[in-house]
Amino acid sequence: MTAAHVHHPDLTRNQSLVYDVLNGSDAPLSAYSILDALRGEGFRAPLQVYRALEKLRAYGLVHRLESLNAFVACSHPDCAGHETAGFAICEKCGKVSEFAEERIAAPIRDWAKREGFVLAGSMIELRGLCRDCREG
Amino acid sequence: MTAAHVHHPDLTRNQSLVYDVLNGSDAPLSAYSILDALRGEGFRAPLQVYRALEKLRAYGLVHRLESLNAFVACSHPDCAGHETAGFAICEKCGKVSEFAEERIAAPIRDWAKREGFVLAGSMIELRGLCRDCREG
DNA sequence: TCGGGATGTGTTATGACATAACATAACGAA
DNA sequence: TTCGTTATGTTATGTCATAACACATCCCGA
Ligand SMILES: [Zn+2]
Ligand SMILES: [Zn+2]
Ligand SMILES: [Zn+2]
Ligand SMILES: [Zn+2]
Repeated sequence: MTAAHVHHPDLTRNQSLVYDVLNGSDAPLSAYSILDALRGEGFRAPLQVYRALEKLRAYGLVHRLESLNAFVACSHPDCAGHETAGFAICEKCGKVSEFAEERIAAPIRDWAKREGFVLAGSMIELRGLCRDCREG
Repeated sequence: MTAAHVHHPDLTRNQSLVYDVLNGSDAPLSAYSILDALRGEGFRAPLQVYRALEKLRAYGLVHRLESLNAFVACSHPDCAGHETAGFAICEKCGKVSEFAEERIAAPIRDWAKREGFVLAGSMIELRGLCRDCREG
């Protein structure tokens, strides 16, 4: 970890290490993969990873992909804003594209309003082939 | 199991038992909960449940809720049609409402088309409070 | 400066979810 | 009948996540 690259005002050492691993990966990582990547830094137990992930998610720096049981760094400059992010997961190469489209979020909010459902959060995950892979 | 109540042309005994348990529940069930519910019918191992669930999902009779690691019976008469179903999960009472809104599905297809992403499936899960619970 | 709560950390053990691998049985078409 | 396909049973293992407890650190107010 280079001290010059600070990701968030209040990241602890463990949080920063976990974030760096995720940010340096071009595919989602499971908590145990992160653990293995950080054994050299002294990590020994899953909870060290899960606790850091919990904070990073609260800060909006990391997202969990429910359909993969895996985690990704947010691809937006300041993620805390976008409530209704979505993810397109390529089933061939494993890469994930994060999007935050008002055209998708708005009709979901509308549906919730019509149904009287108090929306607290949403999960949108698409499966398929990314542009690079569909041709190959 | 009453032989009079047939759910699908080709359901085997195990598949039918699993479906009945899910269909009779008003909240999602984990595979292990289903297993426990069917021990009286001779079920002894998780694979008996998972294999039935796999087929039922392929038939469109059952959905998996990724954010809960749980399963629900499809609430639509003939589910096989709706590609982009969504689920609203109440965090208080646990009930799930399934919806299939073209107004939500269409902008997702549009996004995929613009991005060159070949859409194979989508998962939409909303968290919050259902109408009944938000007042209580 | 001395608490004392809040937060972060380390460690062990356990719980919850899902599948691999192999053997056997049932079924239907050639 | 014979053979491929599908379903099933069983044991063991793999993967993901948290409970419970102890200790350290930090900050702030008495
Ligand atoms: Zn984000
Ligand atoms: Zn790809
Ligand atoms: Zn359905
Ligand atoms: Zn409710």
